[in-house]
Amino acid sequence: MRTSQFPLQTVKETPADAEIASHQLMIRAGLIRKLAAGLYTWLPLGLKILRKVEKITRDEMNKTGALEVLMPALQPAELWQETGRWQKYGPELARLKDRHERDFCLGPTHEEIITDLARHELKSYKQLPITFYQIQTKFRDEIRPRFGVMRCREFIMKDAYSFHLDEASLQQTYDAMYQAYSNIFNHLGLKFRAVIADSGAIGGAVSHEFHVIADSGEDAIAFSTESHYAANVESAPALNSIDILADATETRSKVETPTQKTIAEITEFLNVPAHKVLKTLAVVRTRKDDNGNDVHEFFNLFLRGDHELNEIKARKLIGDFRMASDEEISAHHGCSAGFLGPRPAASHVLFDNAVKTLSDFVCGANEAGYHYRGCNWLANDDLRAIYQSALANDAFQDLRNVVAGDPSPDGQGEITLARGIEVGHIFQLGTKYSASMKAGIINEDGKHQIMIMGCYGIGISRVVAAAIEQNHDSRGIIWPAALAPFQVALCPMNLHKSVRLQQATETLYQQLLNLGIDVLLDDRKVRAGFMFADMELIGIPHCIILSDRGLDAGTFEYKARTAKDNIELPLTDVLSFIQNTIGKNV
RNA sequence: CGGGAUGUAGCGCAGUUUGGUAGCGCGCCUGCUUUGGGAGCAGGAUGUCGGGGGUUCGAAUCCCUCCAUCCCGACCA
Repeated sequence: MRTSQFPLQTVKETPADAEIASHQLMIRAGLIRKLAAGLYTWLPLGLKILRKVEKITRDEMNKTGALEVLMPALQPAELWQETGRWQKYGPELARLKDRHERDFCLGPTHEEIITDLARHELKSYKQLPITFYQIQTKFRDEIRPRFGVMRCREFIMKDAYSFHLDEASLQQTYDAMYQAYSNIFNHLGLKFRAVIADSGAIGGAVSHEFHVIADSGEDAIAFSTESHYAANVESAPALNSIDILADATETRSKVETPTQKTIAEITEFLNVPAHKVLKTLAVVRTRKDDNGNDVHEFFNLFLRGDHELNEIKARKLIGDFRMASDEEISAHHGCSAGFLGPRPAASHVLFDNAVKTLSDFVCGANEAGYHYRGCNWLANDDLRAIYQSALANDAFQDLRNVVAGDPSPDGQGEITLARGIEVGHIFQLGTKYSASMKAGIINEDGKHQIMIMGCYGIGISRVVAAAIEQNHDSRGIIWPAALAPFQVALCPMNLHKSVRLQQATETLYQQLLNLGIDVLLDDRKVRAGFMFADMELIGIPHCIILSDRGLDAGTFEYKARTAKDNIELPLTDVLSFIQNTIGKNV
């Protein structure tokens, strides 16, 4: 392709409404243009990349034996009413009426449609298991579309749905999809993690999210340095590396802390590390009594000063709660929030497991302006009572977010934290949709049986943005080989001035094409710097520079997108060099 | 939906406080010079100042109203 026939719609200035790197670069490199909030047109260059993601995805899906279908984006309300999601989905579901005033929606996902298809087309257990997939446009009327195609209202998704007779078959397909997804992201050349989406505390639903690792990711992920273990920070169980209670080396003393209320202030004022401070959080649970009146119950949650409360974990233990207000704390505890500490005979208390092994610690004195330091659970009668009561009442629980350095929950390695962008999700649905829509088959015993389902999604357009988020620098995008819109940029210097250079360029261009290499010849009459800047912005992995000077010397120049400097090589080696270089990177 | 902000040329912005002929940079077009990291000079084109209503001799500027966009939060994943 020539730039004279494939215009690069690059812009130098960063659009004002683009906040993150991928959004800015997709606009600047001329991949997309905004039509309205959360709606984007894919320009030729961007579409080329999108199609590559689609192709790799499609190839891997086909390899699993999944069958491609194409379902309507416009869907009748009746099916959504059958599963109850017409009511449940909320305003994110883009609803509309046709000319006959019948209700429709623009599909944000296709469980209802595929289940409807399956109940009509699948009759016998002999047809199972079977997996259908499609690559298609989805609609979600996001409250706040942002970050370009990362979170927009119309986007391309690959969604697959599998149907089974039993759990074992579902698990088999689920595992195959897990592998296919891993293959896809490996082929795309992206660093990713399969993250356990639900720890299974509720039981039942098994689910993994696939995250592309990027600092700007919306989700915090905890993963093991040694194994494949990865989980959302919120759902990762926190294990503690210290498992024995160290002997006391200090004796308890009451110290004045007139204005020091936060952990940061205490650690600085008393010169103790945060992991030697006991943090007390006062929360309120509100319940209705028999007469329907609100009853407020106060709980104290104790964590190590350097740990954060995980509200999801705490809610699983005590139900819904909120942080107590300053007034409530003063009224109920007799001192303000910054000076709370453990007290004897208190009920409604929970301790994080890490607190069990705290020694020589600092805690609030339950008295304004005072803390204790040198506390040890077994060295003082009151603390020992609290401790033993907590042990007896099972009050030591996992209440905190995991932190880097914690032992990995699977026993292998340590926890490392990273941020990720969710680009895929695989899920064992069970009979949620097939039951409500009565999608069944006749089994081997001649009996009617509801099918078991799985569903598997990849945000195709989001993958493009995520790839850029993960791979860019100050000059532009750095495409992994598999995603690059062109493999090689051919940049002749002052092409219009030299017939000899024109001939050499044309020859090389044809030779590269003949080798099946997707090459972009920059035949624009622009200055060198302009050309280089464009090629770097759009992120072409390999750049060949031809010049009269080089022809005289019998050389060409090569620059990898990732390299800092050009290298000069004999012109006679150009084809073999490119073949070898590209071969290595594919 | 709550809080905050913005809307002026294709893009990025000034001008609005204090009403008085519509501006700058980039981009675009023409010509000359230049030509290895987003060139220089000269010339040129481009605007319902988001829409509607009002105040005024006169509105980008003041008032009312609607719309759109963005940020933070809540929501969703």
